[in-house]
This record gives sequence, structure tokens and C-alpha cells, in this order.
Amino acid sequence: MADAAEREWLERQIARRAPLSNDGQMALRALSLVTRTYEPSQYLLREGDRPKHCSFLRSGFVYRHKIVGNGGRQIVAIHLEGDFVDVQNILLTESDHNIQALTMTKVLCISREDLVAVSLAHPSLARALWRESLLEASIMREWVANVGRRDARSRTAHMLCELAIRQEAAGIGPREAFDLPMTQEQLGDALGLTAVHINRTLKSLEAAALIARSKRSVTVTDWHGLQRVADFTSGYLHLPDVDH
Amino acid sequence: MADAAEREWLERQIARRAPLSNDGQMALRALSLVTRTYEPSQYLLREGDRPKHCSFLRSGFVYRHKIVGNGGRQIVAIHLEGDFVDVQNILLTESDHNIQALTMTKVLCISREDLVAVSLAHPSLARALWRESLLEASIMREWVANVGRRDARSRTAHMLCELAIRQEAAGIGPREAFDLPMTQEQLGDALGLTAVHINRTLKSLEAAALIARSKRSVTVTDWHGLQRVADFTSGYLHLPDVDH
DNA sequence: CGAATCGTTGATTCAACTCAACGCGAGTGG
DNA sequence: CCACTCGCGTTGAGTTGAATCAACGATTCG
Repeated sequence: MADAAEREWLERQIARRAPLSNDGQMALRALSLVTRTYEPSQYLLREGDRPKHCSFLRSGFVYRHKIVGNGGRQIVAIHLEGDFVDVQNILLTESDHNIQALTMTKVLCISREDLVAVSLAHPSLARALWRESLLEASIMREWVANVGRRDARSRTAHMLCELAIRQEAAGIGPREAFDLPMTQEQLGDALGLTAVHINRTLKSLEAAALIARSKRSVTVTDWHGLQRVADFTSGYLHLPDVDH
Repeated sequence: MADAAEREWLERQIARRAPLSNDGQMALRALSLVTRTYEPSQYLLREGDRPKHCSFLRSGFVYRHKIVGNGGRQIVAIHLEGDFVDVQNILLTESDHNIQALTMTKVLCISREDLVAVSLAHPSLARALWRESLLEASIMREWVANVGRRDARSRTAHMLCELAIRQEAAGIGPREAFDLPMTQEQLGDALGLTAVHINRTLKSLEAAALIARSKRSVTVTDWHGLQRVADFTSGYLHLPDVDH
């Protein structure tokens, strides 16, 4: 069981999406909440599994991916602290993709069945979670456009911009500096490129003085420049100051 | 106002996603419903618009797309009869993409605000629509993988398989023959390829006796063969016989 | 009949992939 | 404490799948 601080954190995270009514808050508090931890590269869920729980990412990074027939892998989402990892499975009984930890990770789990029941019974909760799943779909659309229609340089820059802004919006840190705990192989799998080409692309962004790198963290040295080569606008993230 | 037959159709479509309770059904019937038609290439909604209505596709084809900075376009979804075109905007005030008619199209419109209110008040309705938005997100994930990790041949075949199965699942027709009312330019924009390359790829699929084409319709002459080169499995469509 | 749109085809170019080697730092075990 | 390994990043050389450029048919429509 998770303690009161975790509960409070969860409540804040959900309320960040849409305000919770009193009874929604109460119902949420009545749900049992379990903390779970995962090692890097450990699976939270596999394609074909029928998840019993939904998880909120308390700390660390996780990613979701699909394997295609020729052995390739496509990463379809990257989650950071505060993300609801499992929205996409909440009403679909069988998972269509894998969820894996990128770093040491802590998640808060709620029974899927209970969460569905409580959400459907409490409109403010349903609104928050439903909205979250729509937001994720919006991000996915942008990824399709990114992978389908931007070249490697722009595409890579775009992902960096997105992660920077999402981190900022989640209150984890400023857009100018963030951890990116992924190998270049994984970055390639997220962007539909090869590790070798990711390497060249990152070096080119660095050479253009747009970013600096050290180990697995990135500093944005020229935000506007990066945004420009990325063709990035944050509309699709539906941030609260713009859209509510 | 739409007539009783349209209402009944709509009810069937929603119930196809998840069973509707009696009071959900009643509440749905109380909503005012408007029929609207669109010409080919007419916009249903533009990026940046704040939609007032949600639309269900009564007949015809529509597609949704994003424009990227270099002038490129990426089609992120294709909808056929029975699809809920606007789920993705139901809880996000500003649209992050364009929705456009592919053919002559008829849609049934419901006030967005009303639909949200009624859904949140009636769990069975919320479940059906929420599930639909998750299903769309699942399709989007597969598109990311398709565009990111499959070559032109496999990628194109995959989209054909998807459309065939979706048409079959929607009860519009068999998987072996379907309309594909898109130019090769549009197909390219959906698959992250150029029109010229789409042309060559389609001809190659035809030369391999997997499909036959005439005008804007496709016949699948070798379903298993097509499915094999497409690396297609229908799991991500979460069809009712497999997953409910 | 002319104009426009879309499909088809060939020739050429290029962005990203493949293959291969090497460097480097973090463990690990003798 | 050093030698060894292993995973990851880096770099170069050569290849290729898809893009680009350009022209020409076919079909539709006013």
C-alpha cells in the first residue's frame, strides 16, 4: 500500500488534467493504491497481456513500443513523471503493445476494474482520464506526422522540443535542460531512424549550437533555433494556459 | 433535424462499441441531431477551430491530416461509414488538425457540449465513446509503427489490409473488395511516401497478384499473401470477437 | 475541343541505411 | 590492480530505397 503522500501526489496529478469534484476526490481516495518499482528494461506489460492494473508514473521514465515483423521496433510513446502510463488500456482488454521501463521506475497502481467503475460513476474523474487519453492520441498524431513527413534533423529536434516542453509543463524542470535516459538505438526506434543516423543527427544539432549533450542529458542552448529547425509548435499538447 | 431512421442508425453504431443501458439510450434520443453534407475536399474542421459539434459519419469517406512546416502533409486517419469522426476533439477545446471530406459525405452532428454532458451522466455512453477514442489511439500507434518501421511495399499493403478489415467489421462489405476513393497523392500523404512511389508500389502489389485495381477501388486477390507482405495482424483493431 | 486532374514511366539524385571498425568508460574477475 | 569484456558512442566507406525532376497518357468535364 502506498502512503498518504503518494495519494496526495496522485490526486494532484489527476486534478492537473481537469478539476475534481468533492465526491470524485472521495471516491478516488477510497481506491486501494499500490506502489511498484521496476528495473531498467523491465516490462510493465507485454503485447497480448490483459492488464489488471492501471499505473501512474511516480518517478523515472518508461516507454511503450511495438515490434514489427522484420524484427524492427517502433517506440510509440515516452512517459515521464506524472504521466498516466496505462490510460490506453483502461477500456481495451488486451494490450496491443509493450510497456517497458527506461530507468529505475516507481509507479502507483490501481485496479483497472475499480478505476473504470469509479470513473464512470464520477464525471469529474472520467473527464480527467478521458481527456488524458485524448491528449495522448493527439501526441500520437504528431508523431505520425513527425515520422512521416520530417527529415531526420527536424524530426529529432522535434522530439527534443516535445520532451522539453512536456517536462516543463509537468513541473519537473525547465525546458532548457532535461534528462534523456535513452540509448541512441532507442532514440532511433522512437524516430524511425537507425542509431548511427541518430548519432550523426545529434552531432549536427550540437555543431549548430542548438543543444549540448553530456552522458544522457541534454541542454538546449538555443531554444528558438531548435524550435525552428524542429518545426515545433506546442498546440498539440493542449497545455492549460492555451486550452482548457 | 435528422429523422427517426438516422437516430436508430446512430444508436446502433454506438451500441456496436459497447452496450447501451436503457437510460443511456433515452438520453441519447433526447439529444438534437442534425444531418449535414459535405462535398469532396470540403473541410469539416480546421486546425485551430473550436468545434461546437461532434459528427458521426453516416456515409462517405473523410480524412484527418496535419500540415508540417516544409509544406508536407500527413494524413493521420481515414474514416469510413459508421466512424465517430470527432471523438478526438470531444474534450479538447481547440482542434490540432484538419478534417476534410474525401467523397461526398453525410454526417450526423450533435452539440459537443450536450454530448459530453450526456456521456458523463450516463456511464454506458461514456464507456462506448471513451472506448472508441482509445481504439482510435490504438490505430494511430499502429500507423506510427507502419510509417516508422516498414518499407513502402509492406507499409502500403498494411494500410490496404487495415481498411479491408475495418470495412468488414463495420458491416459495409467484404474484406476482398473495397472502395479507396483517394488519389495516389493522398495515399502518399497517408503513408509518408510520394505519389510516384505509391504508384510503383501499387503496381508491384498488383504484379505480385495480391490485389487488382480499377479506378478507385481495390480487389484483394490473395488475402493471405497481402497480409503476409503487410505484416498485418488485426489485434490492434480490438475487434469484438477477439476482445470486448 | 481544350483544360485540368490524375496516373504512369524513365532517368537521376540524395538522405538514410548498412557494414565495419574503433574508442571509451564501467564493471568484473583473476 | 590490471586485463578483459561488454555495451554504447563515434566515424568512415559504400549501398540503396525512395525522392525528385520531367515528360507523357488517360479520363473527365465544362
